[in-house]
Amino acid sequence: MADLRSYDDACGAAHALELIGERWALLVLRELMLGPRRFGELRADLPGISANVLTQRLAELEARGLAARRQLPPPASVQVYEATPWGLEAEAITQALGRWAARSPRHDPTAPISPVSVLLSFRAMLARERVGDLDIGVGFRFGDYAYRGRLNGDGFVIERGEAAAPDLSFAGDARALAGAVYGGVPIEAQGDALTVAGDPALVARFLTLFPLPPKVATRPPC
Amino acid sequence: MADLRSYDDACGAAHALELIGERWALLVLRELMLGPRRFGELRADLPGISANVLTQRLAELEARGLAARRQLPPPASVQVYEATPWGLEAEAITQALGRWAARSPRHDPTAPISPVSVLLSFRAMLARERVGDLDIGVGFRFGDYAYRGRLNGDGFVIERGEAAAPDLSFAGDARALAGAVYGGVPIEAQGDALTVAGDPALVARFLTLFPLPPKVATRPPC
DNA sequence: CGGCATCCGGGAAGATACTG
DNA sequence: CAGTATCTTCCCGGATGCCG
Repeated sequence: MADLRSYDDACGAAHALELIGERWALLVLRELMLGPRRFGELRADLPGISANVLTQRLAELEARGLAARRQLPPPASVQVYEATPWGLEAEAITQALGRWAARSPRHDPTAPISPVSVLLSFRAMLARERVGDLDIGVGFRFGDYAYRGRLNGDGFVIERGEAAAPDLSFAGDARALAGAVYGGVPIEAQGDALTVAGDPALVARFLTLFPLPPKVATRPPC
Repeated sequence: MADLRSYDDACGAAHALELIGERWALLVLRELMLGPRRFGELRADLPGISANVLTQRLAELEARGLAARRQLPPPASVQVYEATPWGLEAEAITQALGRWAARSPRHDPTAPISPVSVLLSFRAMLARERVGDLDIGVGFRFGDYAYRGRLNGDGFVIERGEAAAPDLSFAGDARALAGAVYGGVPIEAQGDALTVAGDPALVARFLTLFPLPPKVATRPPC
């Protein structure tokens, strides 16, 4: 195992692709970026991956030192997968990919999206110059998943867990949140897919902090 | 064509992988980052790619708006492939990949490396804080390829062509240059694989501008 | 030779069913 | 729930051949 189908190229990018270039590999790692996950959770948040491919990718990530399998202590006693510190550093890669792809004319922002993806996208797209001296706690709830974030001029730190007394909080499904932040869909139009708590002016401000870059010209006139 | 095997995921990283996630795709694009190239040149600098795969990748890059095929004007009249402006923006991705992979314990820096890879690696690994108020012109020659670079606190701009009156110039093969910069191999030890012209103190300074990050711990004690 | 189509073998990915 | 087994499909990679 850990075949490492080689490019025989000393270029760092080539080696990175040997490590995480297989189909699904980077998306699996992405799902581990905000804390340990179970096999079934990963499968549910990676629509279209099959169980055997997920098994294989997890084994490869583990063999390469990017993820680890861990047994939660009793009484939970379930097995979870978590990213190693080096695996977490790959967030710089998903950010570069995401920022670049945001300019694609063929990007479909209405497709399904996982909670982790939305939250990571906030970190990737945050326009620090728009934050000013804002410094707020934000809570997120997607079904059984709760996350809390601290947003200020240093960035947007997000971790698993309930927010204590957030200035702002979102609950609902990840797709609706993405629609509100990136698609300009008014929150009132989302019905019960997305509910928000907090000062309305702060909500409106929050929604402006993650601007998308302009799309590339679709095609030069032939 | 342009199948775009979909991940059905609105995450930008997933869409990026749909565009450039196929095997070899990003490495082909990398080879176009410093100017147009011919089919045979690409094939020579991507050891291990087969002609039909290269043909297919180029067609996909073109269909997706990342590269274009162009006929050079007479008397050359040869066909070249060049990256589009959006394709060039993918350099941020190769940089993120390269910087991340540089920490890999399994990275083999002695493998073959293309001229473009080495030069791009300088842009990726340049430690700006070490540049100070240095502002120099650097010439590179690898066989038939000549590049000139301008290195200062703003970065390292590199383009195709002969350097007019460089403060520093390197000639030889890309692998030897990588060994000198990243492997600490003394230039005198490289024989005729690498020749350098310029103030020796400046050469020594240049070689310190591209530090590699520390490797990750190989394996936690079990 | 440069560029591209075609054929084929091997292997990875995808779908489904099955097991502890 | 967490995988494993099996089967099919598709992509990758090598070889050959055509055509400018």
